[in-house]
Amino acid sequence: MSDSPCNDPSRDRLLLAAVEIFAERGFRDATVREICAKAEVNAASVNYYFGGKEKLYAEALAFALCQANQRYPLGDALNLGLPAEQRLIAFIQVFLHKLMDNTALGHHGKLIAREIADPTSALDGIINTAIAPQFAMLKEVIPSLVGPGWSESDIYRCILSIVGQCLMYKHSRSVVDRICPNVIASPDEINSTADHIAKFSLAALNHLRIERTQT
Amino acid sequence: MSDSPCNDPSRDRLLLAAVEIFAERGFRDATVREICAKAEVNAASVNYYFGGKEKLYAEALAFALCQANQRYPLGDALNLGLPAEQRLIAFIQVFLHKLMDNTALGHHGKLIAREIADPTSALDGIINTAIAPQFAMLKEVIPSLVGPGWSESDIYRCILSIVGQCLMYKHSRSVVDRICPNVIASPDEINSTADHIAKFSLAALNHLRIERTQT
Amino acid sequence: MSDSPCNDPSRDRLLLAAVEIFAERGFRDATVREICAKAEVNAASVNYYFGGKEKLYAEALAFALCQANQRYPLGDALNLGLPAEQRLIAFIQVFLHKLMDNTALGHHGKLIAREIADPTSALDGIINTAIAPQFAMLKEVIPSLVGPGWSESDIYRCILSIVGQCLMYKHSRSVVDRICPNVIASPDEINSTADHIAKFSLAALNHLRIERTQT
Amino acid sequence: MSDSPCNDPSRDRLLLAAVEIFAERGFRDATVREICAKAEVNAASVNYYFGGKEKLYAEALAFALCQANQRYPLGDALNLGLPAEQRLIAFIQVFLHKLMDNTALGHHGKLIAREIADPTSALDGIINTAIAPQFAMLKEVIPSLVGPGWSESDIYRCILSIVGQCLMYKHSRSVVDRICPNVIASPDEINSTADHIAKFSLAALNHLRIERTQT
DNA sequence: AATGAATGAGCCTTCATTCAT
DNA sequence: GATGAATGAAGGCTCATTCAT
Repeated sequence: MSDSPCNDPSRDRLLLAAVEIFAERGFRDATVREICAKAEVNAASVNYYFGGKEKLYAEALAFALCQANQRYPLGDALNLGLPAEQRLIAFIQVFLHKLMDNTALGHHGKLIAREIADPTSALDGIINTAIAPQFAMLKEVIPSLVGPGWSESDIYRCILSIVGQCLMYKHSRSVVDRICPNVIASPDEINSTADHIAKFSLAALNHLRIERTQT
Repeated sequence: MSDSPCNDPSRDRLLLAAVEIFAERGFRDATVREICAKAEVNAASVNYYFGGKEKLYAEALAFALCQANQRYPLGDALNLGLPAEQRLIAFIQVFLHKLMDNTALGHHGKLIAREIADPTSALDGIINTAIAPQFAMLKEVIPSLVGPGWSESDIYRCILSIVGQCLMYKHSRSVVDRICPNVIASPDEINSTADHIAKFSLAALNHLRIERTQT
Repeated sequence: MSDSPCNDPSRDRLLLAAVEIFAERGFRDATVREICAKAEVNAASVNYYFGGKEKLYAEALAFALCQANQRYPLGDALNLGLPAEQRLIAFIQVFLHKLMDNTALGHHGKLIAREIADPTSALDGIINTAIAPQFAMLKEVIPSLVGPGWSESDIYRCILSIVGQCLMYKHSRSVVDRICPNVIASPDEINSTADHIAKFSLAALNHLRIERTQT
Repeated sequence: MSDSPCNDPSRDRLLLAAVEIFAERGFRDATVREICAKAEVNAASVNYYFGGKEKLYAEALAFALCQANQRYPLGDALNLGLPAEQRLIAFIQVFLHKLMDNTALGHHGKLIAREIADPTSALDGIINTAIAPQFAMLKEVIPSLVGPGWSESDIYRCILSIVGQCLMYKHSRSVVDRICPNVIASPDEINSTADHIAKFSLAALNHLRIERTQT
């Protein structure tokens, strides 16, 4: 629950190592010994500091989430003063860059992706803390872009269409890298891809709005 | 690599059991003993028939893919005689239903999703056999919808936008079920979702085409 | 539950080693590894054959009990044709010799004594199988020695007085050996002690009968 | 070896906690941390004050013994002015009540019973301090009840017969509670049982004396 | 050809103990 | 003097794999 490092050097090194190893290998394949070795602490430390492998995993997940959100704040996407279109563009930019982060912090994304693909009991916490707020924001933004007359399910499908386009580059990165390695590898490509997703999505939303209005 | 069952009853039962258990638990969490128990064969059979757990996994993956493609042929999507729009709609319908299959064959999708999210050396085979052809088909269809003047990367991004929307409901199913459980659960909802993705994507492609033409 | 050895050599060696080590060190202090080493089998064998340390303990206990009862059958003590006095003498003889057995089978007594002093869930089984029958036999014999007019509790107290005298030499052996080492060490002394207990007990029972009759 | 509390509050709380926990769980199953937690002191205190778990155990044992003897002084049993019969009755009463004590002080008995059943190097100290004196007293009392002409071993066997009857209710309490729960549970039953043991033993001793005299 | 028995490497965890403060 | 942090040894158990049959 202590989201900030620097309290206890050993505990923090352990947390950082755990994020990395869990991201790399998954919960089961990661061994407590390897994490401790990377953190340069005793093999019993995981139990000492966290009370077990599972507890460490939960804390590592929460920690990763917190770090990622601090590093990539939603910023303009949350700014009620801005037009919906601009807010959506801002969200896509930030979200995609967060997903594509390859620095040490980038392990966070992998860790969360794993948890989504193969949920444990820790998932509910993550959803409440980190995912639901983003959906709420989009639920606020989308209706003014797609116009009135849509059911809640329709709105959700639009949100999922947008988020799904972004997650494609994270969850299916392995496929993307093999089929078309030149769309997401460099920072420039990430920007271009974000632009694409934004344009693609806004076009679709606009079209849906106009179509519905005309009917 | 023998994709068809019926060679050896024990071997085939093992393969079927492996698909199911690997899909349910993942590679590491699945135990050889559990697979053998489900297949009602000796615990040493995995090594005897396949030479180890990892080899069994690779074969199970290939087998699952083959089965899935037989059960959900691309059909109209491959029909060169049809208009591109109709072919895209057909692809989205089939693809989404394949992803959402909950029958015994549905394990296949989960298994493949796991492999994509957490690739092993078996991934390359899968991509060549099952994924690349679908991308090739879309690469054939998309240009006539989005019009001329786009780079290859742009086309790929469009493809990824479409595929990503579909995969969202598979790879992030855990999140979807928690945030908006009423968009994908029933067969009717799957159809509605497929319609949404098709409409959303066609709208976007159209818009992009028009925009580019006008410029 | 297989009370007879010779089914499976490894399993039986394990059982014998377990009886010995558990008797020597107690459940907690005994280590699976040590038992396996003594049995000259792999360290994983305990789990393979018995499913865990606790299960092995339960089986070892049952096995020890069975062995002990086979080696020291109650014999004349159960012979309804003999006079009560003779049956009681026979019981005390057999019971004390069983308790004092120092051969390999002697570990059994120590194991059971441990279980009585520090019961686990296995105790109930032991009581039903091995202890209750002996109490039942004594409950059959005592009344004809102590005469009529006693409550059930009185009879039980007589039984406990007799059994307690015998168990003293087992459960408190450590004290006996230090205070008066020359009453129980040799086979002759065991016989003399059995004679003493029999004489002491019969004297008491007789006295109680006469006293009650005269009142 | 400091038998009296009140030297150091922490040390004493530790000793009291140790008696309780060791009595409950046995030496091996008791953990230093649990004892320290109950005593509300630091986990390192055991080593600081006593130099290790084993040393603490030895001190706790000695302490328990001292407390038990203070709580249950032999009283009349030691009174040389009283007739032997009365002294024996007094001993049995006090001894049985000490054994059956269920208050906080009752932990002492359990602890000592454990030590007798499963001796450590601390046993010799206990015997010299607490057990030998009681045997000495009985060795003083018995001969005048059983008359002359008996060997030392015979006298010891009589002592062991008496003490064994009492210890039965402590060492084999688990069995007694299951076979005949209504002979020792309530205070009244304890008195009745003490009366029984006294009557039983005196009857036996008397009988032996008369028999020997007549021969 | 196919299996049941057996193995050994490795994992998570517990716990008494130590050491710097 | 007394403690909180940290450790290393050891324990029970799981599991993929091997081997003799």
